[in-house]
Amino acid sequence: MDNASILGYLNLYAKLGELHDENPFKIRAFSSAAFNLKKIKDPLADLSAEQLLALPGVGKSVVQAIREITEMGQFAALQELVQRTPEGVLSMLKIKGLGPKKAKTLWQDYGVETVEDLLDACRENRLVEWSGFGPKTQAELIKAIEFAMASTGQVHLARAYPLAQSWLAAAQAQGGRHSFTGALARHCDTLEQLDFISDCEIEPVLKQQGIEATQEETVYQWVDENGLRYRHRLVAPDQFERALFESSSEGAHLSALGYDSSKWAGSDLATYQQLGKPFIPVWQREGVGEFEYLQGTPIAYEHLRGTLHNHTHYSDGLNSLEEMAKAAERMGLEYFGVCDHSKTAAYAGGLSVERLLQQGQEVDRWNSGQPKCRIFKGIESDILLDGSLDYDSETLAQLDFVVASIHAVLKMDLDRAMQRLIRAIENPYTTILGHMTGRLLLMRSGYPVDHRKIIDACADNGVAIEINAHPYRLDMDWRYVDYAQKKEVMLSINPDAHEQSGLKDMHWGVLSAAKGGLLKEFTLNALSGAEFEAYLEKQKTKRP
DNA sequence: GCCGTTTTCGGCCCGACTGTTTTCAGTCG
Repeated sequence: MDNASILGYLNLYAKLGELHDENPFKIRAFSSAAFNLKKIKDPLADLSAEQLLALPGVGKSVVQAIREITEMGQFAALQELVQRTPEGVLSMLKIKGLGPKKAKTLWQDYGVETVEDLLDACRENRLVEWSGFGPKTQAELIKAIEFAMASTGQVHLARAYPLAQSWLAAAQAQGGRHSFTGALARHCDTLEQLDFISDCEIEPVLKQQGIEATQEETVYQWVDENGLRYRHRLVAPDQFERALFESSSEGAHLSALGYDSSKWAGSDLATYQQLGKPFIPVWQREGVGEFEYLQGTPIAYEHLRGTLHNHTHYSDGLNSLEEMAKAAERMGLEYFGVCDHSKTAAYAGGLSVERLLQQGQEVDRWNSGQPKCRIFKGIESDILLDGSLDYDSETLAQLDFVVASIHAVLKMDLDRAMQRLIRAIENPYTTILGHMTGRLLLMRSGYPVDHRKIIDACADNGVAIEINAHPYRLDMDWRYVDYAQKKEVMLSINPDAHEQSGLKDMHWGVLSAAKGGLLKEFTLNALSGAEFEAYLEKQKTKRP
């Protein structure tokens, strides 16, 4: 079992403990143990009891709990609390803005036992009558619950993709033609189901994999052990290419192309030619203006020469600066941008000015060794409430570049969010605007922004925009990539890596960016090390 | 429950924001 799952159990225990009036110090002990263990990169499951005990915040009860979790997939004390909690109350705890205290009040004082009950109470304006709740909370809860309900049954592309690939490989192993189709083929960032198409029987593969599928005419459907829905359609061999083309494209794309089944020209390339339109790769076939995308060299993973926006154990990363830089070096990258959290981000171990300077010295030592992968000094500076950055100019001036991001107080209306962001963009030290909306796909919608106005401001101020490549973020959204590059704004595919393996998230960023039509010419981290250095030099001329 | 002495019990405790209160509790990054 991976560390994140183990910590999930410890945190759940703390939450349920609060719900059931356990000793508050015991609760804090478990949640602070979980907090401290986030920093541990070795698999907890492999550590001995002695090694675990030596870790900060870990005593014998926590060791016992970790032992039980890794050996049995649960621990008795938690199970006991879970059994005493209605299932709907457990779901309520996952709603943003609802913690154990409020959940307890709702459940025990007002008899709310399911998320549906809670939504009804909010919609019927009953929540405002209850002590401790008011109109704002009621409105926020409605939004949060509706968002959660719209997200249920969906899955992030990064989670689905490897599973889809392994199913596809199993099908391909028996011969015939098989492909992804639907939203999966279009690399959509979240999926409701995984679609496949084949030109031959797949019954033997289903048997061999022990999959029990329902069959309706030529369509097989099943749900795997992770809850992912598969839909696999069979077509005649002479229909395969056309069926693949039609099922993988959004209707809006086919309309914009002027396509109907009678226009099929034997291959997708020939069809575009016959209809007098430029060829559009399958992942862009959304019908959102892709025929007008700027032309050039479509971005590919191989084009990336560096990685910006990465964390180390100076703040909340799991690896040292050296380990991260070496990992980037092994990936064949020419440069590595270190961007730990800034001082306001106390929860993430944000860097004091002293720590930042200390990190700078470590960077200088690394760079003086003529490394294959050079480190650029950066910071992920919090954008404070008023839109200012987190350090004074003197400190910022010592850095090569600055990624400016909002991390706290995400509850803002459009005006407030825009003012805050634009002030940060206008700061002469801002190099890249980080995760523009603060969204977490399927988990949190983020604050509202007017994308085009933000892009315009970035164009006016020579600020690049991040495409945060973490599969939960993919923020800025791919739908605004083409507008940005038409405004000559550079886009940076940033992994926001918190450990070595996180650097590979750039793959997801590339898929998302390519979906939006990003060109190599407008990709900041496709610049060579020398070009990037020159870019930063030019940036520095806007500083006072 | 954990930790570290004040050295085996007694204290532990993010901080800012928000929404609800009428002086503060709950939540979150």
